Amino acid sequence: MYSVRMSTADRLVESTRELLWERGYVGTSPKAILERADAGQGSMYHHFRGKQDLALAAIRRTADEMLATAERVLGRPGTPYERIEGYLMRERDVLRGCPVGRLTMDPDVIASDVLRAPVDATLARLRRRLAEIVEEGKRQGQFAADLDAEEIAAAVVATVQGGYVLARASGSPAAFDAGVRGLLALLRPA
Amino acid sequence: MYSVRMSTADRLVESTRELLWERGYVGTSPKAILERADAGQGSMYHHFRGKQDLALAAIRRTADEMLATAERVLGRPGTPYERIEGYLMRERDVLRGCPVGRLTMDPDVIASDVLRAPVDATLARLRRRLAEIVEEGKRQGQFAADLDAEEIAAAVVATVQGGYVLARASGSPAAFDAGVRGLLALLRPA
DNA sequence: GTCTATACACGGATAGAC
DNA sequence: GTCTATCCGTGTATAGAC
Repeated sequence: MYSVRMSTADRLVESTRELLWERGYVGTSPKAILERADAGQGSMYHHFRGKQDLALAAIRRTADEMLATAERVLGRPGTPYERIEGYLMRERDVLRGCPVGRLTMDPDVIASDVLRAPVDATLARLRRRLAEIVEEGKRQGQFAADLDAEEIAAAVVATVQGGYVLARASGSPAAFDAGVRGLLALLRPA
Repeated sequence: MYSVRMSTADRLVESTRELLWERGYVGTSPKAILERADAGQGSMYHHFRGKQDLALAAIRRTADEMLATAERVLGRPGTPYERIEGYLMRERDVLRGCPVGRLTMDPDVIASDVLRAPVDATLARLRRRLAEIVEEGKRQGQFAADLDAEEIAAAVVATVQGGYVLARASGSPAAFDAGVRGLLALLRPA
């Protein structure tokens, strides 16, 4: 299922990451994780204290990866508008949704400060990074000086997260693309 | 728990609506529904064919209510911008999220055409209604003529749905408000 | 480190009495 | 229409052998 060279602990984390993405925390059982990782009960409780502990490791890895992916686009050369456009239009597996954002709809994640923390930190950093770029655009005169950078950044991230909702509701990525194009049309410098 | 005059079937639907909102479909068990409705197993399987059938009734009722609530704001007098602003700024229980949108993150809802249908229809109608209003704004010259009304409508709905994600991640409604204000700043007529 | 065995409550549904 | 009894599989975890 995974590379032969991958340790049991890594296979456990990887299958947990996949299942959290597909089914969320409440929808994911240790049993399903073990089957996918091709591991036994004993391995899981040896390497991790239980479902929550394993989920935490999985969420952290996913969160790190998401920020790295965003930075690869946002850190490219180009005008601020172009970099935000690049972020919004980058290829995504839209119907799968955001592996981090989807966790906010999970009651057990939201109820646990420990599980919620990496989710919060990730979205906060993403917003901060986008706000920096908006600030840069304001200084360069590409964006109107009276825009609030943090607010624009929040709108950008919200459009992406909400775009997933619309796409999954309709079973098609088209709605995601529509929302993104709508926001970009409003943001586009004259 | 509910009005004494409410029938058992109605109490079942109401408690299912609450639980779907709080915990989603996979996170909601018949047992929890029955406890909250103060009903027995027999009542539930007498009035409904099972969990999915009951959930469908609950989702339909929630969907209808959501469209009615939106229309109460969108149908008010005022300029198109003011009506959209009214929709975005209306009072919401932000941290609870959208009772319809949250279902798109539920694997069993998305996997079932029957359960997904009312979710899809509701968000599609909301978008359509907003697009009408944007069209009106374009005709009146309040919005730029080159904006695509459907795209702007998608961006508006996505900002709301994504705003819930940001708010729930951070445990505070502030992020929702920020996203909404950001979008309104971009949309505001000169 | 990994396995098997065991535990016990819960999930979702059916059967039949009242 | 509602209640209780019963069913079987699953969810999450522990115990102890190897």
